[in-house]
Amino acid sequence: MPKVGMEPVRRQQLIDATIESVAQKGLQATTINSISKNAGMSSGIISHYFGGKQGLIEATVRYLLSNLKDDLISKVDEKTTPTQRLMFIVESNFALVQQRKDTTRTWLSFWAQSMHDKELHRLQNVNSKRLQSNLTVSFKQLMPLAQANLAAELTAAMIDGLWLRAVLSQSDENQFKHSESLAKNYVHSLIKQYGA
Amino acid sequence: MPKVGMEPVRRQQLIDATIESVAQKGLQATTINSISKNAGMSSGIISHYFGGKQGLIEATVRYLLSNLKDDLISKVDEKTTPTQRLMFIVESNFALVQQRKDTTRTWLSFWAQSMHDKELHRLQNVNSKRLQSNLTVSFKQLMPLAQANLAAELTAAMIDGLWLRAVLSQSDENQFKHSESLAKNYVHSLIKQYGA
DNA sequence: TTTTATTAATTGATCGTTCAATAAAGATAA
DNA sequence: TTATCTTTATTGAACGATCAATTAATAAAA
Repeated sequence: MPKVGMEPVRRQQLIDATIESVAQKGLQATTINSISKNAGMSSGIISHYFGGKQGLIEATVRYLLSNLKDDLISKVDEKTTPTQRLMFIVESNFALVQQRKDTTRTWLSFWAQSMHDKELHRLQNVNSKRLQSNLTVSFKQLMPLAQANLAAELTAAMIDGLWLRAVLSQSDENQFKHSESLAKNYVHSLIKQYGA
Repeated sequence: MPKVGMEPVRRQQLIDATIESVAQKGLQATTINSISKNAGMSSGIISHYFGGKQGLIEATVRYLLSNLKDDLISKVDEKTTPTQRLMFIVESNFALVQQRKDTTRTWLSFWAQSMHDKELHRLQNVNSKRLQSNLTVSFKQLMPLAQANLAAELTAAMIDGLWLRAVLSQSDENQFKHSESLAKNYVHSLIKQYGA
């Protein structure tokens, strides 16, 4: 069986299996066995590649975060207007839903856990700050600084709130699309309200 | 030790101890032992009064929900204006924080778990629907029906989003007060925007 | 004494981790 | 080419810890 250079392949397979298991059964019921079974491998391999369950959990969160980051980068170029960029930010935060339905539940599980896990809380903070910072950069090109900061704070809350309510009510894809559109309308109304 | 009529006392003590344990260590690490230790009792008493751990968890959520419900009822009377009532709704959803600091973390833990637990999901749905329904009733007195429904949906999302971000960033009481004030301002702006 | 309230010890299941064993692939040398 | 050695990849059983739940025993009130 053993081919050379399996490490990156196996690591990704185990991360995918972790997302799957947490989405299906929750973080609480996700065990080394449930993950390795989803991945079609033995339980021992998790410690071999990630040092333990905790290492795999954290690697999974980092993978989700970098996915979110790359998604926005791929959408923006030098010709993007500030308003367009704001719409892309909204889209990115709702996008992971469409490509992988099970990802959304996984996010919320990790967030809840982040209150009691130092490294997860650090990662969550990076993500939260980045959303607000991304929003502020674009709003600043459309309105004075004080208003831009406020608009970014409110937009971040609106995105997270709409997203949270959609996840918790176990919505289908149409509901997520509806929430995304509400968030975009809200950004437009903020620009109209404060825009110079 | 055994006095008669201890049941309601013990039940409440165990619910309080559950909130404390979940806030401190998370739902994942909360065990029959950690709860009974917090309550200063033995572990067997949980099965005696709640049938098991699951029963205690669900009773705790029901307690938090009814607390939230009663808080709003106590604030409103027949002389309350629609706008005042909207402010009270916002206050209620941020109020639990002040009286008991550890309650907020507990909420989020239960919400995350509700995705994988039928009864918890049912309870979460009741709460979510009630917030939106409470908001709609008051908005309807201030604007046309279609706008009132939209305003209620947006306000619910804004409240939850501001609350979630405050909880996750492990904010102090001042930050919660700041979020509460942002939510109130948002309600006022919706009334100004759509108000007849 | 009988009933109610509670404890403390125990049970069996399950958890994450560790580790010796193994299988296959490449490397080396004959 | 063939045989041997080394490395990499992987397994699954065993271990100790910990969990929720149960049970028998105990203490106090009625």
